Amino acid sequence: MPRSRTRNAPETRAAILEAARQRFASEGFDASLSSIVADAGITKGALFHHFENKQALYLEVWTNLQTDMARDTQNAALANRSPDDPYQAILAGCRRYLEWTTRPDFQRIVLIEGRGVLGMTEWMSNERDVGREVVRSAIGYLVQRGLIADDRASTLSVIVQGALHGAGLALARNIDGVTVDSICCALDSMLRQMK
Amino acid sequence: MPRSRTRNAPETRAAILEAARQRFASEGFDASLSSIVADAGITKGALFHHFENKQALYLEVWTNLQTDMARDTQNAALANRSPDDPYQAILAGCRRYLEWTTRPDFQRIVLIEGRGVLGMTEWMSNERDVGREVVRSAIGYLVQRGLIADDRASTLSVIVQGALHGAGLALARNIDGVTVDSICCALDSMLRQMK
DNA sequence: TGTTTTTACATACCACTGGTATGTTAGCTC
DNA sequence: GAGCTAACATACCAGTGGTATGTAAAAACA
Repeated sequence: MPRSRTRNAPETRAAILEAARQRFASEGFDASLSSIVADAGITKGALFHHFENKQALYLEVWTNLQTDMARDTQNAALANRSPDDPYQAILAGCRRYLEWTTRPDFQRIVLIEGRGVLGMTEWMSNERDVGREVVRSAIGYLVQRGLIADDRASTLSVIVQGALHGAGLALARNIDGVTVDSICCALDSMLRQMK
Repeated sequence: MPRSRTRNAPETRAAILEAARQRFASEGFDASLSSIVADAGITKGALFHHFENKQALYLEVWTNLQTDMARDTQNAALANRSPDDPYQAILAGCRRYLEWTTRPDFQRIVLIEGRGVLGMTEWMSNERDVGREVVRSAIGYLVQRGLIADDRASTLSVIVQGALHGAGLALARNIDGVTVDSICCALDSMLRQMK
């Protein structure tokens, strides 16, 4: 009985986003809008009033997860700054990121499906890749300290981001011999060697 | 006029796969089966006779691309073996892989969408990740030479694969400062430092 | 305060999709 | 040449994302 809900746009929006996140996490993008609006206790009219289409809804769920992860990761890094070891903060951020990769919703929506759902054009044109920005700023921090050459920052960023991504997926898959510690250990020596 | 085509199962199958690869490459998984069967000059009856469902068709297209890439990459590595530098073969393979990432069909089907389309369960349970096997065997080659510790091989493999993946995507996106040479240069020092 | 406009939904409906059930015919077997 | 099966074609269906329209409440305005 959707009409029993008092009219409250932000609340409705939040309910839709929450229901969508759960459905997308468990069933992927194939989750039907009917099931989402049912979970949220509203109708398709409300959904299409707040979101242009299914992809726009997915985009917002995806963006929220990315943003939350980025903020949390950056906080972890900032909280672990050490005056005599600039790498320590970054490694703390990496570890925190790996914790995020254990979340089922983050796994499926961000690591697995997001890229494909978002579509080529949007994904390639827009700079929505929050994860890359975080890594890039971390590398920038090392450049600032004179530990990495400025003109190599971009290349090293995409490599580090890719490595973290792959490591997260491997953790999700429980691949033999791959643990949070073994990854952090490898990243440690990898980062310290970069110039 | 589909009936004009002489009955030939393997040929029909190949025609479907080819049409599917092109459609999936340009429109993604959303490409309709109607358009695919039209391109292939047959009907949906034939398609569902040869493939269980749309995902199975996509899986085969995806697998073929992965297999072709793996074979080509490994050949490039084997052709560049050097008795006094074991890294040279691997780096040649990396460079060849990066060439594959410039192919639009490989980009979209393997790098962007494949993971999401294939679905969590199939992707996590099955060892269909051909790319990882290739990287793993390359790392195994270094282990054999005593250049990398055996118990670190798995972790380093997923990191290297992730790095290559991220690098390929960055190339596809034309990110400033990222070139094939800059990546190979970074991978060179990265691999040589691994122990 | 009364009127108008806009916001925030609900309802009814549609084109199209993947998938299925059911033909139909060519080729092989014996 | 009868029977069987592989290799398709055809007709159809439930469900989907999306749209057009209706409607009531709140906000803006007079």
